[in-house]
Formats: sequence, structure tokens, C-alpha cells
Amino acid sequence: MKGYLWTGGPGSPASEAPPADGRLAPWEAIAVDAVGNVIEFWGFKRNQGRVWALLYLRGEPLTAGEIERELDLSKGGVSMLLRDLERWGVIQRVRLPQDTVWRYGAENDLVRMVTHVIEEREAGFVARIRADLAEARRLAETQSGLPPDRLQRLEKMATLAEHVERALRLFIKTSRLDVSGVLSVFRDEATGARRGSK
Amino acid sequence: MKGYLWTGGPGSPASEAPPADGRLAPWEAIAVDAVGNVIEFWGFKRNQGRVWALLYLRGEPLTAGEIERELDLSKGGVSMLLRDLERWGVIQRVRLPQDTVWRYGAENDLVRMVTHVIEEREAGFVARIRADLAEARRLAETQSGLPPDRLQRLEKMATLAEHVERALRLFIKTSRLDVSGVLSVFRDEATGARRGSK
DNA sequence: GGTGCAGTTCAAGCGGTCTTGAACTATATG
DNA sequence: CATATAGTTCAAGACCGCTTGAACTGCACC
Repeated sequence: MKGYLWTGGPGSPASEAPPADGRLAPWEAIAVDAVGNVIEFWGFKRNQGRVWALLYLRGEPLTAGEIERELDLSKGGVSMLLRDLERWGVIQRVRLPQDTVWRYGAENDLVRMVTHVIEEREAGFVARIRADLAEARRLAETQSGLPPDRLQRLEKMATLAEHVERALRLFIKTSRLDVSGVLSVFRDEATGARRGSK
Repeated sequence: MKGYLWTGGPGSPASEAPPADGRLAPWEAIAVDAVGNVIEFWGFKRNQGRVWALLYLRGEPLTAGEIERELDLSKGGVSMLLRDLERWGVIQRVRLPQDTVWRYGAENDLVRMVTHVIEEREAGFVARIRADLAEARRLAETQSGLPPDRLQRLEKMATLAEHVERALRLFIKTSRLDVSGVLSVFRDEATGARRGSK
């Protein structure tokens, strides 16, 4: 079959396109870094994005060692990155039959990951802010000689916070909707073409 | 830092008017920090949010020195923070008649600031990503022995990026719309009540 | 059992950002 | 002009999260 059994020695030569040992092809490097930047922009680690991008572009599962070499990361780092990504469900750990090592393949729901984690962050975070503002209001109300316009402003602040929160929720919802179209495009190829030989 | 949970119970000995020299009233500290956290969450400096919140809550313009004392910041830091905020149009520098010092008052368009800066960031950033992916595609196409499914995945990546971008734009637009309602509520009070009541 | 490789964990180091504090400029006042 | 206070600038350092590299576990094969 394909190059699934990589069980060669240390110097096992790459079968086809990618150098497999050293560094990526230039175009891969660019694309991988682009995704890394995006993902960092969204508050994740740059290398989490790079790993996902590499796995996605390659289309077939890679081992931790390969990722380590291709992206020039440390062993420990790769281990942690993979664990994060797996926990979020954006990569999948597979053990091929009669193979001893784990391989990792990209899921296509990077978007789900982003919206999911944003949602999560937002949930805890917004709850906290809301609680704080409520607490502030409670305290402020017990104050006796407080000018009423001050309290008013505090209340407006809380209102504003609520609206921003609502906008954020809306965003998550719409972005998910908007993106689901793209995802469907992804999907038909995703699971199929993985071993969709040429 | 300090000024976090304040478990004192009602009837706390806090004076009615803020100490003016020392630290804020507990409820102010909480509200100010809450805003600081939000603003930090959006990628700004925490203290930028705190300064704006203080100015907004107080309703009347404060001097740099007052801000410095109330929020326990350094002189230089306050200067820089104020400049940032002013540049973004979320605070206003005013010189009262027969007064020699500058005072700073909050504008109400914190939201405009957030959306504005997000927009700005997004513009430069997304353009960059887009260019990178285009470049990657260009390079990849010139490669001869490249499996076609790889190129396909790269293209899908670009498509995804575009969709996310579109979603982001939509978010900014809607959030602005959504919030403009709140802003109008803000406005009627904002400029008027500054030194009203009394 | 022993050797070697895959994978995990974590203290220490590195790099980037934010804040500080002191030197500096500007402006008003006697 | 001397002094004092308001405001700005920036190098040094505090701070914080990410990455590294080494020690460790676990597993397979000899």
C-alpha cells in the first residue's frame, strides 16, 4: 500500500514529494506559518496552528517525530501541542494495524475549535465580568451619600457589557453558520480522499 | 496587584465621597478592574481600560495626577496611557478656564474604539494572511510532481480563510449596529450631567 | 534482563510586553 | 532668571507565557 509503513531505518528515503526529513517545501512553510499566525491571532499558540496546518496539508497522518522534524520543534513541545489539539478534537490519534507508533491526522473542524474555545472563554469570562459589575452595583447601592448620576453610569456600563456580550454570541452563531457551508465542502473530501489513492 | 475581593459587609466605613487622594471606593475598584479585564481580553492594555472606566464613572474630568493616585500607576505610565486613549478618541483632553493643568474626560465611544481597532488590526492582518496563502498557492503550482489533492487542500484552506474573514466583518458591522442603540442612551446623559445635579 | 525508541512531564531559560523611575522639556509664576 | 509643577520620553527591569531539553515511564523486540 502507500507509505504507511515507515518502519525503515533512520535514513529511510522519502518516497515522493516532501523531503520527509529536513524542512518543508517553501510553499508548505508559508501556508503553515500563515495558519500559525491566524491561530495565534485568535489567542492560541502559534505552533498549535502550524501543527494542524501541516497535518491538514499532508492529508495523511504523521508521527510525532515527523512533525518534530518538519516544523523544527522540540520533542516535548510536540507532545504537548498534540495533546491540546487532540483534546479540542481538531486532530485524531490513530494507530495503524500492526504498527507500534501513534500517528496524528487532521480533522477539518478547525473552525469548530475556534468557535468552541472562544465560546468557552467567553462563557467563563463574561460570567465573571457580569458578576463583578453586579457586585459593584450592590456595593454602590449600600453607600449612602452617593450621587445618583454615578450609580446611573455604573448601570449603563453593565448594560453596555450585556450588549457586547450579545453581539459576541451572535458572532459565534453566524460565523458558525457561515462556515458550515465551507465545512461541507471540506467534508466530502476529508474522510474520503485521505486514502483516496491517485 | 491589590484591590480585589473586598469582604467587608455592609456599613463599611468608607467615606461617601471618594478619598480623592488614596484609593478608590471598593465598588469603583471592582468596576474599574472589570472593565480593565474586558479591555485586556480584547487585546488592549488592562490599564487603558481601567483609566477609561475611572474617567467614565467619575463623570467629570480628572487630572493625570489624580488618575495616577487613584489607580496607583506611575507618572510616565499614565502619560502614555492617556495619549493612547486620546489618540483613539475615547477620552478628551480639556483645559478648564483659568486652570493651568490638563484634565481628561471620558468619551462614550469605548465600543467604537474596540471595533475600530479590531477593524484596523483585521485589515492589515487578513491582508497579510491572504497574500501569504496566495503566494503559497503560486509556489505550489509551479511545482511539477505535486499530487493534485495537496493543492486542493491548500485551496480549501484559502477558502476557509476568506469565510472566516467575512464572518469577522459581519461581526463588526452587527456589533456596531447592536451597540449603537446603547450608545444613544449613553449620549443624552454624557455631556450634560457632567457637573449637573446640585 | 537489556537495549532502544515513543511519548510524557516539568524545571529552567528565553523572548516579548508592560511598567517603572529618572532625566528631560515645557510652561506658568514671582 | 529662578523655581516649581505638569507632562513626555525612554532605558532598565519586572513580569509572564512559550519552548526547550533532560529525566522519566512504558512498551516492544532481541
